[in-house]
Amino acid sequence: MSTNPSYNPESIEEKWQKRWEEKQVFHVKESDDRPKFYALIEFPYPSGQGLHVGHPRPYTALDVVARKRRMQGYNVLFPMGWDAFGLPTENYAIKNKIHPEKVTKDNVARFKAQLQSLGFSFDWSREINTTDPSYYKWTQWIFLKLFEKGLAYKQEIPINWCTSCKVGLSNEEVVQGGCERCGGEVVQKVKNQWMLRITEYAERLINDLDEVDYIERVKTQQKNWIGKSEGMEIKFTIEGTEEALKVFTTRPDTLFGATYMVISPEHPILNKLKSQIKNFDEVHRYQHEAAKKSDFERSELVKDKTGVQLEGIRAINPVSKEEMTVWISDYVLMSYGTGAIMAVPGHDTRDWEFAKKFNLPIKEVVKGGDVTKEAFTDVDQGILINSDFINDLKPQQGIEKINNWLTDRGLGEKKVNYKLRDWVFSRQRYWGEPIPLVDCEDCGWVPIPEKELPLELPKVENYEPTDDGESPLANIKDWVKTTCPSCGKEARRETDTMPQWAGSSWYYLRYMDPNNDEALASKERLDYWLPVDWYNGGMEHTTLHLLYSRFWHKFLYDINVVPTKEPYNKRTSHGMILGENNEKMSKSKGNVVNPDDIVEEFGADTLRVYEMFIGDFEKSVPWSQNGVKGCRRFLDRVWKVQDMLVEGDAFSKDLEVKMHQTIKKVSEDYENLKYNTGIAALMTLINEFYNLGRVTKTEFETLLILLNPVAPHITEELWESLGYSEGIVEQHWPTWNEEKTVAKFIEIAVQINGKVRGTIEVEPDAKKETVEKMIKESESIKEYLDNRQIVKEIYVPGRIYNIVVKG
RNA sequence: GCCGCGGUGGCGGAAUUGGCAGACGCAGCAGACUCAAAAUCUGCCGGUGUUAAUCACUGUAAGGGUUCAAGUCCCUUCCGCGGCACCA
Repeated sequence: MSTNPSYNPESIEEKWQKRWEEKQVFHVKESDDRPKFYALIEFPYPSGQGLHVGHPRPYTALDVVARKRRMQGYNVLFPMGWDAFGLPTENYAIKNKIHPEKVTKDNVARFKAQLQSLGFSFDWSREINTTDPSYYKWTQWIFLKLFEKGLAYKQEIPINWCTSCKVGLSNEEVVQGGCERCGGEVVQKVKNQWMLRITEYAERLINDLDEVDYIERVKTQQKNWIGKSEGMEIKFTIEGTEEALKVFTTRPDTLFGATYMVISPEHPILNKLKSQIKNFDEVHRYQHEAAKKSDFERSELVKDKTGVQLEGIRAINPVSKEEMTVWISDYVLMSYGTGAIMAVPGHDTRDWEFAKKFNLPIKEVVKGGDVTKEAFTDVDQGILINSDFINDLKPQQGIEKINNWLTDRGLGEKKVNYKLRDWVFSRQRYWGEPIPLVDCEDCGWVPIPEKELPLELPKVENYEPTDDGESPLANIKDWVKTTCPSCGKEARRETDTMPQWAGSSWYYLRYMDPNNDEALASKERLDYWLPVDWYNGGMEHTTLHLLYSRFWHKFLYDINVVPTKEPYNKRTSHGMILGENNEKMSKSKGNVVNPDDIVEEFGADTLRVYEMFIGDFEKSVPWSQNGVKGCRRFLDRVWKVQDMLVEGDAFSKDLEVKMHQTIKKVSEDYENLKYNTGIAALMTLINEFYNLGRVTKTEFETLLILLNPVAPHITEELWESLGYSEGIVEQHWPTWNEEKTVAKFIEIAVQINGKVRGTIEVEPDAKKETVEKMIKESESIKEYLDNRQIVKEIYVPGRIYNIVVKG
């Protein structure tokens, strides 16, 4: 009969959350001689919907690590904040006529209450908010530094324009030709935009991946996104003019096969050659048509190539000296390479299609396919032909030879190209950081003085976007009108704001020193805490936030603000939690699970255990209400171990091996994203406890500490009921003894010709002869050996004994 | 098309990296307790061989291979997911 009250999470969870906060157990102490550990999860965007069940998955995972590290003697920083600028808030504010500031405040309060009910060990004294002027002061400061170093510049460019949000988007924010956020139509619109020169960092962003511990798929995705390719820039002269066309190619070895050229409709050379192009009207019409299409529409028309020949224009192939016609076509993009290509229809599918359509010559220069039927693109498998001085070479040798040939004559040079483009940094929106620059007729763009930072968002009634694509701030005349900090003349403020990615590009630095007025963080703190030891976040941020923040960090490193080249030492990523119907959780599908409901019915500890046990941390997995029940059952069983306690302050003989095995398994699994099997090991241990029916205090305490990172409340409560006044969070993580993880006797399988025919019990380090003797004396195995000839015997100690027989 | 990841019971998933496939949990079935239900506890739970224990065979998307031994390594094919995509 139980003498203890039954497990009631509702009361104990609140009790412990209060006590932790009162005693500030998770508040970080600076200047500490313990080793530091900085665990970071992506701070959420406080949307109106509140937390859903996907949020706690990564939070719990790193909370587990943070709690374990504290018990292992580390000084742990595990902070939380709000990435609160952004369109949904602004849209909601417009729709409901509530100021975005108020919307943000309410949403943050809701999010915070929800997070606190889950018992995460965040240091709430370091909470930050990107919309707080004392925070965005430093976002603006970093921007000014970028401007100062020439990494921010304004440019007339065709940008991706979301017709629904009425806002310019970066390439990263365009998904399948639509707006990443609203799915609305995206068109090309020429606008004067602030740009950040992330391309200047392309090489380092690739190379320094070698120095960090990111999961491999994050690295490859970043590399692909940056898209480095090495090749040759080759000059083609245009007959009868001083002009030349430069092209970028990764296959200079096929230069002899280049039979015509294609340039992008936006190519600037078109204007220079205007007088020589006989059909300029037709060319101009094509340019106009192309301009109307978005990038997406252009690529939709993959199958049917269009184009116009530039009549009267001839280019010269620099090696074969043959004349080549020149065309414009929208399959050549101005934004990659030089905006012009040499067409090698024999060995490039797109060029082949174009050549077929317009009846252009197709020349085979690599043997191996049939260029009359299709382009032979697997060039590295072939041999060069019809190529004069590089004939009979392998393509890779051909590249080297022709590169030297071109370089010697000044006709080409080695060149590296990236797919990565500069970051479009302007947004025509209200709810973002104002760009702290002033436009002066005489002085151009002038930064506002540092001491005037933060440049605060003006408080206004109307922050609706304008139809002409101007920022809502442009309507606030007395804010826009200012004086030039440089010459004192009347000038205009920049009215665009920064994208949401600005504030999140450096937030991990602010946590180190959130109230510093003098700097984004003090040098001492930056030196102590950098780099972030473990950063977990969504895969969807790999080419956006993660790349942007690495870029900013490298810039800050270059100007001696931060001491490390990279911000994050380790990056992991969690899978999504899907609805019970295996679909992505969404309001419209009605399959959203609210963590509040789970906490209310089962308790926060159950939710935490479930989210860690649910499956492979890195994969998406459907929610299962029954699975939650099972985890609550587990905690009920943990609770009732109280009734089985017996005297003894050590591991009992029966459990010693199991205890050491479990400590090892759990300790390692928590480190390796294998939370599910770690918890499974604890469940197995509980099952052992029940099988034995008696548990020593030490055994129980060990279980509680191992379980504490996942289920902090119940373990605190049970710890206290054991009679301790000091919290379980103050305890040391248990260690295991490797020798004691090995059982005295183990079972090994005996195979005959690879089939298991029995098992025998032996000591783990039993000699082969001993085992062999036991097997040959065993009645059940004997029959398989009678009258047969033993060909071979393989013994794997501790595992298996395989006998190969004939006959 | 290219790059990356994956395919194991009714379900989520394990498998010390080549060594007894299916740990742990869910669901299901049977039993105990109960007037009854819930909760709890105990047992069973990949398939086939008509039932059970035993046993035998078979089984990790499909086909082939390497090996004493393959979910794991190699080749071919199919399917699913994620990213990129007229990138020269």
